[in-house]
Amino acid sequence: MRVSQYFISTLKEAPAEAELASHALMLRAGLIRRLGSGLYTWMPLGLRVLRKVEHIVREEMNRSGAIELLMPAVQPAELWQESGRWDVFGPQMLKIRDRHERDFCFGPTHEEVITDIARREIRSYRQLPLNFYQIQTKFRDEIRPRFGVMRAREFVMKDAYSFHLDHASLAKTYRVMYDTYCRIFARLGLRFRSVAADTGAIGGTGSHEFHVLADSGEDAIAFSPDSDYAANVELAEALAPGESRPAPAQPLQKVATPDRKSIEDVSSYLGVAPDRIVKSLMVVTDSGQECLLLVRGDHTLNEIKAAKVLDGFRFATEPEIRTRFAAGAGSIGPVGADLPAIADRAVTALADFVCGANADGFHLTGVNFGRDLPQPSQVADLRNVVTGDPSPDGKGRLEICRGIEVGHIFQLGTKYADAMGATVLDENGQARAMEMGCYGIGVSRIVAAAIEQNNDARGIIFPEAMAPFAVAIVPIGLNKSAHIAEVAGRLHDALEEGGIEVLLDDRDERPGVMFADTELIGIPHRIVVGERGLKQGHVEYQGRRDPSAQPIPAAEAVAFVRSRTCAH
RNA sequence: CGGGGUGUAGCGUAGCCUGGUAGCGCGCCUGGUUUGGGGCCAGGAUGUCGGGAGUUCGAAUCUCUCCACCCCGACCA
Repeated sequence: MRVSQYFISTLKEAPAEAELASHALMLRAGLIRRLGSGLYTWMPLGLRVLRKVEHIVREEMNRSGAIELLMPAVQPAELWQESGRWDVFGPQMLKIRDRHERDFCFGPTHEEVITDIARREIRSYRQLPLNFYQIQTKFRDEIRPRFGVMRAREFVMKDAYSFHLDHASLAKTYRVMYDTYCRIFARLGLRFRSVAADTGAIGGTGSHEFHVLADSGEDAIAFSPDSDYAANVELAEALAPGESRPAPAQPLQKVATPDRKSIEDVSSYLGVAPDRIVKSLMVVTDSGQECLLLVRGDHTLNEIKAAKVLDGFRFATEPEIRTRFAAGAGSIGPVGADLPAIADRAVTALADFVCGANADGFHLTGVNFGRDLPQPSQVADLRNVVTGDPSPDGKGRLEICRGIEVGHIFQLGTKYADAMGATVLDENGQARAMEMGCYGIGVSRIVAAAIEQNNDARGIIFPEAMAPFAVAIVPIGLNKSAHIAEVAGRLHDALEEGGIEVLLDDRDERPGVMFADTELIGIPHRIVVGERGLKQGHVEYQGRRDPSAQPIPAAEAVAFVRSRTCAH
């Protein structure tokens, strides 16, 4: 491909809307352009990258035995009403109406459609197991789209759905999908980690997420360097402390802490470490019960865990807190409180701790369970794990890193098959609901995640497997020298004939412009053709991560590039 | 949806407080020059100052209102 025959539009400065490195670089490199909130055009160069990702996903899915199909993006409301999700899915689903006033949605996911296919088409257990997949545009009306295609409303997803007679078969396919995902992300050249996950709204039993590791990732992942334990922090269990509670050593005292409400303020004012302070959070459960949650000052509440313990909750409002305690949120505590308290495991190991005194501007010190207040009515795992916590599998201590979720696999069980009557006849001629699994990959998000993980001051550094072009040829003084034009042209043709994707920058721009563009776009290999090297019969090669260029004989350039690109 | 912020040429921005000719850099067009890291010279085009209403002799600037977008929280591939 010659630049003069193609279309690239790079930007020297990033649009102000871009916050994340990958977002800014995708805009600057001309991979995407924004149409509206969470809506992006994939420009020619970006589309090449997207197709590369799709290609690898498709190859590996096919290799795993999954079968590709394509379902409609627009789905009738009836199916969603049947599964019970028309109302449950909520405003995230874009609902639309046709000319006959019939309700539809733009599919945010396809469990309903595929289950409908399955119940119509699959009759015998002898047809199972089956795993169908598609690569398709989805729409989710995110509350807050951000970071370009990282969290867009319209995005490209690979979604697969497997059907089984029994759970053992599901578990087997689940394992195959797990391995397939590992292969996909490895082939894409990404540093990633699989983690045990919360099953969330989709429901079901087993679930793993696949995260591309990046400091800017929206998810926190807890892992043990001494084992293969890894889990989303949402899920990672905080074990009960091993040591038993020391005996009380201090008297209970009420001390003035004027205007000190946050843990930090109280800690520095009293000279007491945050891990000796108990944070009291008043909540109201979905059933209307008021309740106090106790968490150590250096810990944070895990709302997902709390929601499970309480069967749904919200934080109490300031007026509700005042009604209960005659004190504000920063000054409340469990001593003398007449509502049930649920303590985090770590709190129960504390003696002589500090907490709010239920009077504005006052805290209690030297507080002890059993002496100053009753033992907590309930003890539970309420907090997020922190670095240094013991690993739940008993091997080593946890570390925490950040990741971008690019894949998620679930064992759904018979949830949808039950709701929608998707059954097959088993060997006894009995109708049985099919077990289902579902397996998603955020194809467009992978492009952003890869860039987030691979960039430098000059721009994108695409992994070989998803680069829009493998090689850039930069001729210097193209219109001044017929020799250079000829060598560059020959090299371009030879590479192209050899099946190597090459971009020849024939714009006759100044060298700096061409260097800057090829680096911004992230093309992994570059060959410079200039008089300087040609005098010795050389061209120059530089990998995108190489600190400098190296001369290679012009005659060997094709073989050299081939050895560099095919190795990957 | 709640909280915060921004809207001026394709991109980045100054001007707004204190009302009076809309400015700069990059990009774009023309000509010249230059050719190993976004060069230089000369000339040029591009603005409903987010929309509407109001105050005023006069509004990018002040007021009201609507819209869009961005950032922080609950959602997720």
